[in-house]
Amino acid sequence: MSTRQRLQELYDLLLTAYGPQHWWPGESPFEVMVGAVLTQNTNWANVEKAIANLKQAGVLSLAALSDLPPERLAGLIRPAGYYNLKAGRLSNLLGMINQRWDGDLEWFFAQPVDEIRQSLLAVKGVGPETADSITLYAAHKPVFVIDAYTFRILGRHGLADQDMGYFELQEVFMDALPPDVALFNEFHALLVRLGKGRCKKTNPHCEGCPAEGWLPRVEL
DNA sequence: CACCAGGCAAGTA
DNA sequence: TACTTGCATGGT
Repeated sequence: MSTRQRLQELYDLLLTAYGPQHWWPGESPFEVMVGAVLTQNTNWANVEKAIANLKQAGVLSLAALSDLPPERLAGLIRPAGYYNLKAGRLSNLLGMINQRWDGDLEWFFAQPVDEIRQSLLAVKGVGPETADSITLYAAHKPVFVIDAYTFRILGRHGLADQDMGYFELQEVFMDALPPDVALFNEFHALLVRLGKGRCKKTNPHCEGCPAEGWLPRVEL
């Protein structure tokens, strides 16, 4: 069976089992972009608290956030953890958009997909996953987002090697699937949903799952 | 109590 | 190049 067919089956199984995940939660592209930085190695529930703080303070806009003193920003995003680090990373990101795109997020997101990704990747504190998350979920361009769950799940299902890097695994998806924003959106969200799950006896897709605490295995 | 969560960059050998 | 470590809060 081809990789394309196996990925398609995995996607269909996950969609049937879990249903649409409605990613990314966020009321605007800007909010999604900020959330992408705040959620680095951090539970989403904590990110929501930080975003609520920013909304409460009335600073959840590119201009307002750019003008915020670093200590103030750090204080507001404190619940998201690594707050000093992330305040700097947000500042770097907003600085790039202000300098290169005159603070015009719509203009930036209207650029070709590779321009967006490369501009984001050049920002210190924005790595491959954050850059691609912003490109897909905020700019709505077709790039497949890879994360730790994706490595583990595809490795477990024999679709990825141990020594595969981010961009190699990304190629597996993008060579096999049509560049469809809605598909990439849903697929990544479903992989995260699967990855969050732990083996329960009641999980109908959990076959060959040796014990509690193991990642569920979807049989293809 | 330990462990994890939608990473990334800098330091070390 | 290939590991290791710092960053930090809040839920289970």
